[in-house]
Order: sequence, then structure tokens, then C-alpha cells
Amino acid sequence: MRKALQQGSNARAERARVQRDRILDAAQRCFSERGFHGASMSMIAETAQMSPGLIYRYFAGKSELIHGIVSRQSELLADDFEQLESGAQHPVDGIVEKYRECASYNHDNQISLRHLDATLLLEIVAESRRDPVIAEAMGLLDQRINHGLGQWLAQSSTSDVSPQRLQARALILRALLDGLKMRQARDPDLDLGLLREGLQDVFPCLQGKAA
Amino acid sequence: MRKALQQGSNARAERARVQRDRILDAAQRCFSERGFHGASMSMIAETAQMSPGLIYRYFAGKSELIHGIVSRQSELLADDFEQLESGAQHPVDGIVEKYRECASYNHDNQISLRHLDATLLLEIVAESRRDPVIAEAMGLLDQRINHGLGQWLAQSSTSDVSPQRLQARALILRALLDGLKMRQARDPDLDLGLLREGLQDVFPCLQGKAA
Amino acid sequence: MRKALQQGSNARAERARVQRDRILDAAQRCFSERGFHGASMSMIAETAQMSPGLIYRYFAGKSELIHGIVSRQSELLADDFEQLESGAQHPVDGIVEKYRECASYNHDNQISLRHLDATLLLEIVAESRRDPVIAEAMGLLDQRINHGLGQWLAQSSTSDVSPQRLQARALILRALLDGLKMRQARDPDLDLGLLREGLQDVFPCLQGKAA
Amino acid sequence: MRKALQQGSNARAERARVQRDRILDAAQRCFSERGFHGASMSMIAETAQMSPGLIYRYFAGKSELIHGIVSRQSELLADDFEQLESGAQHPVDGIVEKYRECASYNHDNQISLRHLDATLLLEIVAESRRDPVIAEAMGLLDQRINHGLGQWLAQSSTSDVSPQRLQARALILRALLDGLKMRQARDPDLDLGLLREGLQDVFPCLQGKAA
DNA sequence: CATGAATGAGCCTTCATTCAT
DNA sequence: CATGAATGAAGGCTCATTCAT
Repeated sequence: MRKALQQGSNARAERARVQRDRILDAAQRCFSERGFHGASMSMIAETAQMSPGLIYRYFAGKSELIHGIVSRQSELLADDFEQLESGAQHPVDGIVEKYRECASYNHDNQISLRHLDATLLLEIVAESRRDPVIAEAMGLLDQRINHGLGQWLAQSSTSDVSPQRLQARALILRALLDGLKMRQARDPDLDLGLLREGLQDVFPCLQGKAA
Repeated sequence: MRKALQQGSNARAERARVQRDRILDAAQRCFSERGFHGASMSMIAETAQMSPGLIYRYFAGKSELIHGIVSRQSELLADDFEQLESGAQHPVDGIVEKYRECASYNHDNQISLRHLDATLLLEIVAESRRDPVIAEAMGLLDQRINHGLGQWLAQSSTSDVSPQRLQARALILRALLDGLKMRQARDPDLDLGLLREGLQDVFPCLQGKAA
Repeated sequence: MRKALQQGSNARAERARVQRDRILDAAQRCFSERGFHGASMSMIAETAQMSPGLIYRYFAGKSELIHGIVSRQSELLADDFEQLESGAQHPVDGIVEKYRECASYNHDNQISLRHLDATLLLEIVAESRRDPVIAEAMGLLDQRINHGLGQWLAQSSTSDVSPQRLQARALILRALLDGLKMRQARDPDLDLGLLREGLQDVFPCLQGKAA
Repeated sequence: MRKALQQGSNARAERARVQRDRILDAAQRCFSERGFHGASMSMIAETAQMSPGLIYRYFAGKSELIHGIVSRQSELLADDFEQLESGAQHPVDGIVEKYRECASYNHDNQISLRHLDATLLLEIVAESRRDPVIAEAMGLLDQRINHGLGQWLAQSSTSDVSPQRLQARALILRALLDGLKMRQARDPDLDLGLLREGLQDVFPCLQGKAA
């Protein structure tokens, strides 16, 4: 009896997870295409093939959708850092490759749910300044990225670099990456060769191998 | 008679200029506080102490307000590049100083009309993907910044750097600067010392003096 | 199960039909009283006892309301022509009677939804010159009337009348009828006796029995 | 001295007349092109090459413009009836010719100030039901037309036709003419040959020569 | 759990009219 | 007489959210 109940409960929870994901997929797609303010709840509902009302059973409101999207993205991030830290790929190659991935989707007007559309990201950051719900999600994402970046810098730098300097470089690297994302939003067809060349110039510095 | 007419015309033109500026001031303030979609035309009108209808005598619509704001900012940019190119200040100091200026306003919840609020900038970039009017304004701004940055890099690098490498570095520098702006939006109280330290690490590379 | 679903679907469709009709009724009433531009959507919504937003679930915009009104009227037209063609009533009597019906409502400041208020019709025709949605509706109405009139003239004329002459007479008859409607808008209390007398004078010509 | 004053007064009155006419010309043009509600006072002012405010020195409001247009038209009418009554032209030819005149302007998207655009006329009639100012002007126009039509019918009919019958025929003729105008609004490119043929069929009846 | 009809506040924009100059 | 900047009410329409079914 207990088992049956638990099974029922599990099944229910599983179903909820599936529904939430379906909604987030639709939301991310719509937000990417039309922007946070441009995409309506009904449009998202339609994309998710459900009624508008049902969304509110799983999310408290529109902002929560962003929250959900950012949180989900947060988890995907682990993979990227794993690869970076594994050293299997040169960091420059890693960044260029990642950039190419995001941009290609953007360019083909397809949307990859694995990456946050550059424009959407900007909107989210902007919105996070005014919406505490979104701010919370972004805070978490920020923390993870900082942690991951810090970790990698620590391992890839020589051991005589002071922790503060490490932090400083993390800050710069972070800014560089964010700025690249912003550029992606402005002109999606950036010359990848140029990007690689530029990165190769600065990376030694960031790893302290140029001093 | 002619003189009187011309005076009248001048006075009219002057008044128009004043009104336009008053509106743009109000708009920039409102957009910074509530976002492009969050600030309503009547709110802007109220801030500018005029009727909503009057705004439309000077601007064709809401997007044109952004256009106006960006264009105004575009002009202020010249000063920044002048200072950068004059070499009177080390670029790292210039950037840190500029950053401090923007951030301080941001932090005090005041708004400086001399600087584009970081959050607003993100929104503008995001919106520019969908709104041709805003896109045009941003295109112009982009061009100016790229030109300015290119110029400075060319003059501050050794002469044996290939044009393509110069371009690559401009790209990276641009991204770095953009990313810093983005960071400003995320966490306004950044440690300026850390920022300086980080910049000092990478700038030699960007100027080709680290190879 | 299937049956239940179908019932649900039917009920929904039925409700939609009812709502659409309720809106059209309200719109026709408001347009008749205040004109197309004088009647606001909220006024119509209030008359229909619903919120303004709901109207847009059933009609894409204000013009579509006119479209709906005209289409509805279009269907009622069939009855009129049936009676005309049945020959149960002399055409002159039919026209006078129809005129009396419309005018009486008009005169009592009541509005009959079964007849298009003369003033409203004029507005619709005028608006159809500028609004494609309305133009389409009027085009359909025109076609039906022309067809009906043509049919009746063909059957009530002697067989030796050329098709072109038939067309010419249809044109004149149509103009006469339209003009009567226009007169109705100008001075609603027209002497019906006079009208009958006048019609009796010209009808023989239109049927070719006066040559 | 008196003379000078009077001259001044005359000149002033003359100037006023010119200004009024200039405004009415612009208004008629704008109304014809965009409709009563679609043409704004500023648009009319611009067309008349003056400031919006100045219009209000000569006309109390938008409705008065219609009033002025209709009144002016009223005077032009005399010529038409004069020609009709002179008998220099067969009435059928006269009507067809008049129709052609109006339609040709309509069709070429030019606007003749000598004729009321068909669409505008419909709007005016519709508006006259709600606006007393316009109603008054239309009342006058109606009266003149009725008088003119009555006069002509009386002179062109045989003397044994009763006055009531004359009235009845005037009513029908009026409706026919109005309806033709309405048709002009609906489909501007009407076959003139067809029109003439149709008119030739009914005119004998209207003149009582077919009974 | 799911639906989707319904709400109603609020948005951007227009425009007839006024009035200080 | 003339200007045109300024007003402010109103209009059409959208959409996040709720709730009866």
C-alpha cells in the first residue's frame, strides 16, 4: 500500500518535471524569438501545446519562467567547465568552439535550448536589476561561473600567483567572456579567425605566462 | 524685418532643442529606472513636466527616444577617446576611472545623464535586435566605438603589428569593455583595485608589448 | 468518451456563436446610434455586457465588427429576394413594405437588428473605400444584391429583352433602391403613398412593359 | 474718411472670403482623400498653407467646415439645373455627362472642387444625422435639389399630370440620382453605356410619356 | 489535472482645440 | 491677423492572470 502510494507520488513528481520542462522549453524558445516582453504567456502556452492556465500550476508567473530557464542553464554549465578544466582542449579553442556553437544556432534562426540566446541573456540581466525573482536566479548562475572560472585559472596558472591576482584575472576573463556574448547579440556573424587570433594574444597574460 | 524673422526662427529652434533635451533627460531617467518596457510614455511626460502628446511633436515614438538617447551619448564619446588618445592618462587608469564614474552614479541610485546606465544599455542592445529604429542608433554607436578603439590601438602599438592583428585586438578590447559594462549591471560594487590589477595584466598583451 | 468530448466541443462552439452574436448586436446598435467612429470599443463592450478585451477574442478589430454585421445582413437578404421572386406580392408593394419596416424602426429611435440602419449603411459604404476588411464585406453584399436583382428582372421581363438591357435595368433598379435607402437617412418620414405612386410609374419601364 | 474706412472694411471682408475659400478648398480635398474622421485639422491647415489655429478664426470647428463645403456646393447646383431646364441637352445626356464628370475625377485620384466626392457625400449625409450643424447645411442642399427637380419635372411633363404625381416622380428621380452617386462610391468604373441605356428605359416613365 | 473564456488595467498614440506670443 | 506649441481626453488594442467548469 505504502509502495503504491509512493509510486503514485513518484509518477506524479515525474509528470510535474516533464511538464515544467516542456513549459521552459517553450518559454525559452519564445523569449529567444520575441524577447521577454514580446512573448506572451498564451504564445508560450501554445508552443508548449497546453492552455495558458496550466502554466500557472507550475510557475507562479512570467518571471518564474526566466528563473526556471536560468536555473536549468546553470546546471548545463558544469559540462563546459569540466571540459575546460580537463585540459583536453586548449582554452582558446574551447571558447571559440563554444562561441561558434551559440552563434550558429542564432544565425540559423534555430534555437538551441542548450545555450542561452545572447539577446535573451542581455534581457535577463537587465530584468534582473528590477525583478528579485530573476535576480536570485542570476545570482546563482554568476556564482557558479565565477567559481568555475576561478578553479580553472588556479589550476592553469603557475603556483606563485597570489590569490588576489587570480581573482583579478578571473574578473577580466569573465568580462571578456560576457563581452563576447554581448558582441554576439550585436553582430552575429563575427569572424571566428579574428576571434581566435585575438584570444591567443591575451590568453598568455591571463595565465600569467607573459609577465 | 529679416533679422526679426531670423531671431524668431532661432528662438524657435532653440526652444525645440531645449524641449528635445528635456524629453530625452526624462526618458533616460525613466528608462534607467524602469526599463524600456517598464517606463510608460505618460511617466516620461510627467517626468519631463509636459503632456504626453507633446512628446510626439518632437519624437515619432518610443523607439525614437532611445534613438535620441543613444545619439546624444554617441557625441559624448568623442571626449573619452580624445583623452585616451592624448595619452595624458594611462589607458588602465582611464578605464578604471570611467568605470568608477559610471558605477558610482549607478550605486547611489542616482542617474547620470552623461553616462548610459549599464542596465539600460543591455536593454537597448537587446531591443536593437527587434527594433530597426534602435538598431540604427546602436549601429552608429558601434561604429564610433570601433573607430575610436582602432585608432588608439594603432597609435599605441608598435608599427610591426599587422592590420589584421590590430583588428583582432580591437575585437578583444571591445569585448572586454562591453563585458565590464555588463558586469556593472550585475554587481555594481566591484572592487576597483581588483579591476585595475586585472587590466594591468592584460593590457600589455593588447598593446603587443608582452610577446 | 468521444460523445462527451464532442458535446463539449459543440457546447463551446455554440457559446462562441452566442457571444459573437451578442457582440454584433451591441456593435450594430452602437454604430447605428453613434456612427462607426463615434462608437468606441468600450461602449460596445458595455452594451454587450462584457469586458473590452473579450471582443478581441471573437473579432480581430473594429472593422471586423462591421464585416460581421454586413455578413449577417447578407444572409437575411435571401428571404427578401425569395419573396420578391415568388411573386406573391407585387414588387412595388414589396419595396414599399420593406421601406416601411426599416423606416419605422428608424423613426422610433429603436433599432432593428434585422435591418441595416440607413445611416450606418452610408458610413459602411464610405468606410469601405478606405478599409479593405469592410470593403470585402461590402463586396460580398453587393454581389448578392446584384445577383438577386438580376435574377428577378430576368424572370419578370419578357423573353425578348437583351441581356445587356437587363443589366442596364438592374443597374437602374439598384440605384433606385440604394437612393431610397439614402433618402431614408435624410428624411425618415417619407410619405409612403407618394413612394408607392412613384414606384408604380417607373416599374413598368423597368420590366420593359411600357415600351 | 468714411470711404477709406469702408474700403478698409471691404478689403477686410474680401480677405476673409478668400481665406475661407482657401480653407474650404483644403478641407474638401482632405476630406475627399481621407474621410471626415481621417483628415485632421492640421492636415487641412497644412494643405491650406496656414496654421491650425487660423482655421478657428474663420470656422468654429470641424463640422463647420463640412457646413461650408456643402453650402458652397449648394450654390454651384444652380448651374446644373439651369442647364437641365434649358432643355439644350436631353436629360439622359445631362445626367450621364454629369456622372462622367464626377467619376472621372474620382477615378484619376484628382479632386474636383466643383463636385462633391461621392464618398464624402455619403459621410456627410451620415454625419448629418448626428451633427446639427451639418444637418442644417444638408437641409438647405436638399431643399434646393428638390425644388430644382420639381421645377424641371413640371416643365417637361404634360400639363395633365397631377401635382401629387409630379411630387412622386420627383421623389423617384431624386432617389435614382442619389443612388447613382452611391454606386459611384462603390464601383467608380461603371459602364457609361449601360447607364445611358438604363436611363433611357426609365425616363419616359418619369416624364409620363409612357403611360 | 486541465481548459480557455473572461477580466480589466494599462499602454502607445492621435487630434480637436486653445492661447501666449 | 497669424502662429504653432501645448494640452489632455480618448481611442483601439494587448496581455498577465484568474477561475468556473
